[in-house]
Amino acid sequence: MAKIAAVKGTRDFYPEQMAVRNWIMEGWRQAGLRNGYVEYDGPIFEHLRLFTEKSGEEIADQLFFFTDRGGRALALRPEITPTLARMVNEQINSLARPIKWFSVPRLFRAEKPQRGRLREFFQWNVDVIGSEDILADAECIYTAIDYLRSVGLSSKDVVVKISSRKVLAALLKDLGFAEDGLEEVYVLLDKRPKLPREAFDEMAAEQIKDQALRNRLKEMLQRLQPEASEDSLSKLKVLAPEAVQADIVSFSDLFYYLELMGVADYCEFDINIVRGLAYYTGPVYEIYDRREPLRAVCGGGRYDDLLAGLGGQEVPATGFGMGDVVLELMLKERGLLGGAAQGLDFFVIDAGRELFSFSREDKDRCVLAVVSRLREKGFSAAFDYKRQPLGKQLKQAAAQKARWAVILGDETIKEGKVNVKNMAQGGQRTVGLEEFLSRPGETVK
RNA sequence: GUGGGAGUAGCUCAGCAGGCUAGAGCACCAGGUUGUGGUCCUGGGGGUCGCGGGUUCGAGUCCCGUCUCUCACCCCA
Repeated sequence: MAKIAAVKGTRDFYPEQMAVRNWIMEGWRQAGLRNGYVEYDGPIFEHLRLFTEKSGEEIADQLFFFTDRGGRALALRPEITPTLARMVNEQINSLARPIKWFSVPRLFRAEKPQRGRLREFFQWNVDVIGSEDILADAECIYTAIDYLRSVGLSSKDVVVKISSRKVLAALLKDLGFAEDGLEEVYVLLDKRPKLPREAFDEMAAEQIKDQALRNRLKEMLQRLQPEASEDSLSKLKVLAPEAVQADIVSFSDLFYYLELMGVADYCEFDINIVRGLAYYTGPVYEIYDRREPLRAVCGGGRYDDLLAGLGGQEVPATGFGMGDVVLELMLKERGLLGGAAQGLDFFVIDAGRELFSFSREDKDRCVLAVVSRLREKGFSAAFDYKRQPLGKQLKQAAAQKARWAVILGDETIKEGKVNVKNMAQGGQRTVGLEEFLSRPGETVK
């Protein structure tokens, strides 16, 4: 029988990778909780309809679906927002608002895997449902930054590029675009940053037949280019016609709130941010690695119509998703995965090679007794199964990444003392066994 | 889904123009130095050279297919 390989686009989490994954997800959870969100989760598969409803049938070939024995069309979840909407719709009248929920779902997409993009991954989802106040958008953005900052990514490493579907729609309509033609323009604008100028011009010419209209669009985009101005937001205010001003006031409040929260240096207005998804209705944003401007680690925005679209009441909502794959790449490149290291607190060694038992009178001074008492106190502790020289046992301790080696030797029996060795620095001190065991954490401080 | 590149031990790779039982370093395992490791010494296990087919007296080495990874498209909820 030949070996069977892991499925394309999936990952095996060996202990080392598992430690990284746990560390990332624990950071997400803590950031969610300290920003006042509570955790939820749903089933890992849903009715296929739940996903095709809002995104169209063609999305089916981007996800894994199957038919169960009852003939139901089901799909592995490619995102959790529809599940969230379904769950909230179910209990909307009994949930206190604002509903601030987060989740760390395992998601599946049948896309071609490439760097930073797999078929199975995790995504931190943070949403505020039931508030139309732009404060909710500000708090979501703050929460994302709060996490990134907590793992050592500064405003020099990442940038939150923010725009607004509402403002953009108003601007485009003012230029002369028809309401029902906006979707196509969004798609065009979404591709713009990735295309060379000529390619974009060509595509624009294809989609927007009216040359005058096309020129007005290009001129507007030119003037609002983030590179063209230090403060494109104030430029937007000056440039925007009367009809758009009301939307702009609310939009600039978003930046004001973010400034009050102390994260203004992470945030920029960027007219190029549109997001592919059709359901966004207000502010939209993406967080980018400043070193690799084509790589987004996080994306989100306001989606006020989605819950009603899935059969619920009209309830405003906003939120974002942050994937683990790109995030991990970014952290790894910057050497910021150090926090994920795992290891033992204590490795207990018997230098006398007795290991399992002293004489009956001394049995509470043997390795097994000491290890057990450390574990009872909540410390992680291990020992060598084999009777081998002290040097080998220390090697074991190092291999298991122990912070401290506790060495039991002749003094342990004679005088009730142990040697506690700092594995990182190499230093060692002798302390009373009972004193050590009564407060292991204090003793080694 | 479309195109380019890659695929030799767990990892990083070497393998000359096709020629004997396929190598190195690290890692792993065992033993040694009979009380101090991560930075000593000795030995060992482990590869149907991604997989399948073809050319050839003979293929890790050439050709075709396929799978996986990777880069660029498509898409990105």
